[in-house]
Amino acid sequence: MSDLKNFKVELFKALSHFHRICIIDALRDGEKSVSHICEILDIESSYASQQLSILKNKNIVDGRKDGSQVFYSIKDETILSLLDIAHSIFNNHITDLKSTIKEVKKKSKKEGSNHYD
Amino acid sequence: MSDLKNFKVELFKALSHFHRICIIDALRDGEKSVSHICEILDIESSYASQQLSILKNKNIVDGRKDGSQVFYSIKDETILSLLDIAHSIFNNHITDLKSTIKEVKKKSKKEGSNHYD
DNA sequence: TTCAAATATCCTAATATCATTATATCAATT
DNA sequence: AATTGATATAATGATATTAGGATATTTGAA
Repeated sequence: MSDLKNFKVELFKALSHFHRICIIDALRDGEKSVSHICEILDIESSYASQQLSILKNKNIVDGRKDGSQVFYSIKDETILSLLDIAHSIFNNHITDLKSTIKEVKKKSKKEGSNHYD
Repeated sequence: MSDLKNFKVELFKALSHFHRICIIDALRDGEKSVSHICEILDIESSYASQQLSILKNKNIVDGRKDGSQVFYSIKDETILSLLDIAHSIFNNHITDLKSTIKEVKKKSKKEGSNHYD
């Protein structure tokens, strides 16, 4: 069914935002209050609330109210492995790039001197 | 550094689109031509080209030209595990939902009949 | 060389998202 | 009950994305 695909769309959409990724990373080592998150990311609280509510609607984080503060935490830790795999894909690209550069250098050496020398 | 985070943003953005996910899934069992992809997904070729070029720019797929046709394939299979993990997160949500329903039913039984009976 | 098929690019209106500002709610304190 | 601090919501203009149509390019066949 396409319910699953639409779920994936919404999930990846939630993750395709700089500050939302920052928030998730900030919550890796446990729950944090909104104001603490604001402090770490250097953003306004209204803006943080907005992004947190998006993450909450997608079931990525959970909010625990304590007095006037709200402490957010990762709801399903599996989300973190998405970020980790994205990291390893990034590394793959870097090594691909490096080996491409090596190839080019090798080739230019073989072909002798050129206008870059 | 935030290069990594921006990479993640772009990667997830590429994945947060229904037809792009369909394309990736369609390529799981090997390369396919643009027209074949169009046939499977029931979309216009210009639209398919557009989405394929987005996936190509993000290094998710690769295009091999053969005559007048272009065969696309998954470039880094690690991408597939992102979709697979998203699938398992979906399953987690489903089971969470089911157990919540169970809880509610249990509770309402305990509390006796109500206006829903 | 002309034609048709396959793919890509360009352009555009509709829609969605982003990030800021203003305002509202809620809880603790005086 | 008035004030303050913490968080949430609403409203907004700026910007980005979407999906479709029109057009261009490339290739193989006639």
